[in-house]
Amino acid sequence: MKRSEQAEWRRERLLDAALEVFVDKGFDGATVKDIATSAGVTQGLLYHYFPGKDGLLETLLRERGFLPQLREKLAAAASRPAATVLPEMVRDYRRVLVENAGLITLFFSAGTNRHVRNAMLEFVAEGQRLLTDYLDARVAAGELRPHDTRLFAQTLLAAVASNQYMGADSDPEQLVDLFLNGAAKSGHDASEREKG
Amino acid sequence: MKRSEQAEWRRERLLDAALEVFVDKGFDGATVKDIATSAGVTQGLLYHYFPGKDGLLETLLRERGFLPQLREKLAAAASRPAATVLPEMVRDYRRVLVENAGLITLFFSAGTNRHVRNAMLEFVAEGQRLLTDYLDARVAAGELRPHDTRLFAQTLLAAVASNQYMGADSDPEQLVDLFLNGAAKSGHDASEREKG
Amino acid sequence: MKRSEQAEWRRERLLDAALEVFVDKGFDGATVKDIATSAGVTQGLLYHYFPGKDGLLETLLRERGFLPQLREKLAAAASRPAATVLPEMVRDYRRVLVENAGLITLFFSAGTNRHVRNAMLEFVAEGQRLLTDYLDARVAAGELRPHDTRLFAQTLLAAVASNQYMGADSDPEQLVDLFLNGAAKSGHDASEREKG
Amino acid sequence: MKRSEQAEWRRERLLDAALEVFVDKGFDGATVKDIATSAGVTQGLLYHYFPGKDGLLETLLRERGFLPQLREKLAAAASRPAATVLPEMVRDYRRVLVENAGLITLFFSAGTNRHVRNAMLEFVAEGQRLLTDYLDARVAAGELRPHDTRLFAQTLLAAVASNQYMGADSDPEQLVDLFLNGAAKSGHDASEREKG
DNA sequence: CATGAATGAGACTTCATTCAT
DNA sequence: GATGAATGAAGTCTCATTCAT
Repeated sequence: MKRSEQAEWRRERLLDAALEVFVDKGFDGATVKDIATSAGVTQGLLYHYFPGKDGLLETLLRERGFLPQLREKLAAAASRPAATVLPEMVRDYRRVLVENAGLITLFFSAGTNRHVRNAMLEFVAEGQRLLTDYLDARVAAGELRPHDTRLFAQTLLAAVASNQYMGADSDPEQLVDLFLNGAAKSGHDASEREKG
Repeated sequence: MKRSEQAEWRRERLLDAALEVFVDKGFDGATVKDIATSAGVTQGLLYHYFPGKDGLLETLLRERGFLPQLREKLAAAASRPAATVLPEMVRDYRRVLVENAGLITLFFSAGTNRHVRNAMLEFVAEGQRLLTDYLDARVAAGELRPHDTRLFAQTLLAAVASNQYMGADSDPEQLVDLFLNGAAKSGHDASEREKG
Repeated sequence: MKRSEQAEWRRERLLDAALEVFVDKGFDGATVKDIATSAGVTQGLLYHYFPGKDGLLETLLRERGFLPQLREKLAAAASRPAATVLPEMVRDYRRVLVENAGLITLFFSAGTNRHVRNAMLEFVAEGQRLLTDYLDARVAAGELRPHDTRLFAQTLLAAVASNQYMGADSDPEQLVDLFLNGAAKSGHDASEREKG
Repeated sequence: MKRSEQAEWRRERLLDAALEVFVDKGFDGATVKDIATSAGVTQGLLYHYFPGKDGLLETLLRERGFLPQLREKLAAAASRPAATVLPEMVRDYRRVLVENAGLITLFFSAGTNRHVRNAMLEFVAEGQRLLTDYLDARVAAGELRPHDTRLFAQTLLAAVASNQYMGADSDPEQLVDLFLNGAAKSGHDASEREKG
């Protein structure tokens, strides 16, 4: 019993170590030895748990994927106003990003890998889909004006990701304000703006 | 004369091939042999022109960098209105992205490499700086309301890049409209905006 | 009782599996895991029954050897005529070959192994010795003309083995006829032979 | 020039070494390191000349194959009598066997390998075909009585190979005599033989 | 008896780089 | 300039065997 517990523990340690090393050196730059050593096991044992380096990556994506987490976080109430919900969403999205910073980085470092690329696109698409649905609901509810909600969603999420990736720690409220109200000096009429 | 011309030509071919192969297989995945073969020369000759694989990458970044190109494109007249200038900027930025798609992709594949990372950050920062400066000027000119221009710039550029990366081909006008006027059905002059 | 029976059964299953896998993949190509899995047990258990991979091979040779079988089959009555006895012998030899096809094949796949090589040579030598003795007796009895009986024996057995290995299913009678009467159209009694 | 000569020489040395080591330890038992070391080169260089261990084996079979040699040797004049031609053939066949003893042994040691197996079967089939054709011609010429020439051919060649493999150094004349005239006490009638 | 986790040595292969020609 | 032979260090993966439970 204790034996199998240790086995499970080691498996998890191996996944931890793999993520860490992959992030640190990139997928190609990481060596199996690095990972095994970092997990405190012998190289051979790694192959007892995983089919190999590629398999390790796939397992990482499968078992440590954050799509469920993302889905849960973004499952917002469609009936609540955007001005309230959107900042929450941004915070949640960013939190998922932060909590899985390693995986995100891995996405870029292993961009050549088919599995990784697919997982990455799937993640992005899911985020966009959820957000677009919400925006459509808010347009229908009359809170938002009709607009390209897909573009809005993609842009907002890209903004969050970019912020996060660049290390900028901007305020969600401000970001959402920009998206909802724009930068133009409103209140006055359009003609004035054009004059600049 | 002809000799040195051929030499120059080969050097360029080698850089072309390197970029192509790096993009295709990622930096680590690419082999020197791949590059040399792809350029139609032997491995050994590559070392006459470049110090090695890493050197090839650095040279690529140095000689094929697109910062000057970006600077030129984005050097907009600060006195012209944002509604006119911004779509142009978006188009220009996107064009630089498209024209250097290979390098951009390379950025991600070689994200572990210090040189590459620096070049990438420099590129992004430059874009943001130029755009922020312009926005500040427009705020000063009274066209735009006071706001976090840095956030605006970063967000807009991230949106363009993300669009480009995702293969979405959205309309610059619409994008800029979103940024300037927001998605909210503002109470006062909502009707006016709706018309636009 | 039941316990030891199951143990015995497993041991035999292990030997079966070992032979099967050795034949299929060659001695070196076979893995202990292959064998254990094929026998439906775990790797570790295999080492309870056998000292290891080599030991498994030796045991196979020792316990599954077919020398006794061969001896019994070929123990022909020296007083009966060659024309009758030889086809029987050929049939018996071939039968032993067929019944132990796995081991025979193993001989070749593990030809580098000293134990295997010895067992193989012993087998061949035994066949030759028995047959040679019989032939000598028939020469002494006046049925056969004086000749190199060792050569005859070796050749006949090689023929049978070769036939078997090549998948040719030739008639023992014909084979023996060739060995006894030759292919030449002998001057004197050619007509008689033609009839046979 | 001298450089490329050395290259060619090394390639041949590598093939020599490969054959030697394969024969000595069997295909699976041989290591690339063994071969390279035995050829006096580094492991890496081996991969400059050959695609790998398997490729080395295939090349060995292709470039060191003895089918042409066999064909030439056995291309006997169909019009000459069997009593003269057959011993020559036996000698030639044996000579090919001796000259390629390494390859023959390799055939058995690598019996699991598809290429090897095919080459082996092709070799045997070729020998049989050539000999069978000759025998048919002699039957047509009236020298030999009608008989299963394929069986004769297969048996004779198997005998030679077996002799060679067992290290027996029998006299070709005697062997052929056995095949042509049989072991039975000829001259007398068949009935006597039956009595034994 | 039985399991399967764990080890460690070694196998095959790749590749950036150097260098004699 | 140009070639490609040559090297040596690593890297991924396999496997027979041991051992705690």
